[in-house]
Amino acid sequence: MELESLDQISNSQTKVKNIFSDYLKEKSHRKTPERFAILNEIYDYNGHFDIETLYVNMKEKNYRVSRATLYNTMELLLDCNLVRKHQFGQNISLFEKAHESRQHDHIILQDTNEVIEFCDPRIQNIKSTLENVFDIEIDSHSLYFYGKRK
Amino acid sequence: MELESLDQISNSQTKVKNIFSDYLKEKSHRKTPERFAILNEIYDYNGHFDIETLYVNMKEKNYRVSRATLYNTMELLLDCNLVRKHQFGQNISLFEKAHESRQHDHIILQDTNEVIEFCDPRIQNIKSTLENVFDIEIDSHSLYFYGKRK
DNA sequence: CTCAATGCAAATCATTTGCACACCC
DNA sequence: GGGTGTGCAAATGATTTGCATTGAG
Repeated sequence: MELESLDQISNSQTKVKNIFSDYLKEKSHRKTPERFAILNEIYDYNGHFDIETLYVNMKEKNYRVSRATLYNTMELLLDCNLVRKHQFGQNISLFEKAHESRQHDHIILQDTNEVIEFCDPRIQNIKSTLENVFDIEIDSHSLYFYGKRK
Repeated sequence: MELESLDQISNSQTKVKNIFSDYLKEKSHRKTPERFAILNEIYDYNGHFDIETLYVNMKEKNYRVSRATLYNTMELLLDCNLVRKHQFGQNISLFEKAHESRQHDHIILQDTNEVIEFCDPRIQNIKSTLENVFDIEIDSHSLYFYGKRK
């Protein structure tokens, strides 16, 4: 905790914690220990995860939260953009931490279920065009390509 | 059935029916009346629909098919590209007929739930780039923009 | 005739909900 | 203290599954 080498990590975790804290205050939601424990667990985890994985991981660390609380808290974290949610197929909701990670989209290789992340600036161009053509304001998108290795 | 003015419609329906018929033969699946009744109902319908709507619509026309059969048949129609499936949120699967309709993507206006369809060739460009960069073959994509009227 | 397809009802499974209790503000 | 947040268990609702029956090939 007090080591120099951990500074970056702790700083990042602290920053994220503050964002959540500010968000909760602004929305007049309570700052419960469960909510921050969940945030920590998510930011310690790399890659995509589902609710069940999060539930099991926390239980193994002897921090018990109910699934109901997990679902509730994910809503809050999505709302303040600390987490992104992906719909990989019918009943597969996966999440990932979102703070300061580059905006990216996904390619799903269906034979292996491998997921590739990519960034393409042309998507922003399409977005701008649509906003002008239809006179609307776009605040998010979801883009998936499905394919396979050659 | 025999009227000149219906030629276009009947031709289109016939063509679609043949595609499905050929597909079923190739895959050694049986040509049941239920399957063609479902295909007809879908191609008579304009816009997006869910399984329940399809079920109710057919029941009202006194053609009873079980939900199980609807789900099974949708799989076949998806497989032979006569139908497209959209995942508008967690538990909202919507379908639409696909034959000879232009490939398009969707903008969802979240205040009104209005859906705008659009085509943008740049998506094909992105697709090509990804295929080259990652040495993969992409066979489909799903793209949604979420926003609101200004 | 035979086996795939159908209908029905029960099973599944992620997510939501109702309610009693706990604890943040 | 009061009311939001939590945990638990039951409810929900779309989809799937098991099984007896039907009918396409």
